[in-house]
Amino acid sequence: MNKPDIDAFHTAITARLSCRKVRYTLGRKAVVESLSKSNGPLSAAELADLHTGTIPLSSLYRSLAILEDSEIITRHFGANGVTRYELAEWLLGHHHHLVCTSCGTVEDVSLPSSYESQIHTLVEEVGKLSSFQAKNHILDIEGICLRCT
Amino acid sequence: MNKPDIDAFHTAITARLSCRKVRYTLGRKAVVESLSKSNGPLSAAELADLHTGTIPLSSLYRSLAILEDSEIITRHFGANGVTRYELAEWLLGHHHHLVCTSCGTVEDVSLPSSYESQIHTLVEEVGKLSSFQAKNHILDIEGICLRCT
DNA sequence: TATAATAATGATAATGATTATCATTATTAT
DNA sequence: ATAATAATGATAATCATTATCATTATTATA
Repeated sequence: MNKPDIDAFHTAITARLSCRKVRYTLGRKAVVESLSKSNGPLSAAELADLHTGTIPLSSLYRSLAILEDSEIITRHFGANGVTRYELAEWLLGHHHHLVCTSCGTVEDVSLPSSYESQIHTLVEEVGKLSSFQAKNHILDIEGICLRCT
Repeated sequence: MNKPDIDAFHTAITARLSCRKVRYTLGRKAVVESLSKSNGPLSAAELADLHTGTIPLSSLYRSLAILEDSEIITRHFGANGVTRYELAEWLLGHHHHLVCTSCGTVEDVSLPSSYESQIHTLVEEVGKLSSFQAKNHILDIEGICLRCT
């Protein structure tokens, strides 16, 4: 995954939130920064750890709910049953996840666009075959990450 | 998805469980039957509904835990945050899920093997590129099901 | 600049899904 | 038969998440 431009994120997010009378407070900025620095989605517990003493849990959860409402972040319900949060695709780009079944960490991967278009057409076809209006796909790859090998 | 042979399941499951000194009781059989009749994974709540009065929640959850331990069923953490249970791949075969974002139901789909092998090689390649030992992949397709159109 | 209106905070309580406990009952093995 | 083992079901405990609400901060208006 290519490194994101946090300032650009802040600008875009500020714009989006101000339309909705939602304030981009320090706590919310802190959440966004943690998510943009991370190379994978983070759980509420992990975010809380990153901000111990500064963001109480209740505020953290509320910030997450509001940022999700405003479509700044999305929730990802991981292969291991942990709910994790990540920046929305319009900020981070479409990507998939490498889920380590040993340590439980989740890392983002962008597929080469040839692969991505393969998946896309495949998903379309499956939708047709099953008379299902496919809108989106979620591909998680489970395995063992480098550190756990 | 092709219809499964419940009797064959029972035989295979009986064998597997007896090795482990785990009994294949009526309650557990009932869970397996519901799962094999369903054309998609079911949540604990849905299973409880299917057996109201006959299986108390505590027993249901324990049965699910034990069947998972014995690798008869697996949990699927769906795109909508609901935990659902399904027969393990060695019984049901490898498949994917159509998740309706409108009504929340989840339906199984087996991909044509050409598609499946495309995904397989693609996943292998991505693993190599990211120095990640890919073991399994989970492809969920989100969209609108036939009944919700 | 005051002041009213609106939104955010943080402590705490409530919820809901799941897990643990434990006495009772059923099943298997000696 | 009887001892050993496992399953049941009612109940309580846990854990993540959500709701409540009084307080505080921010924005908008006079």
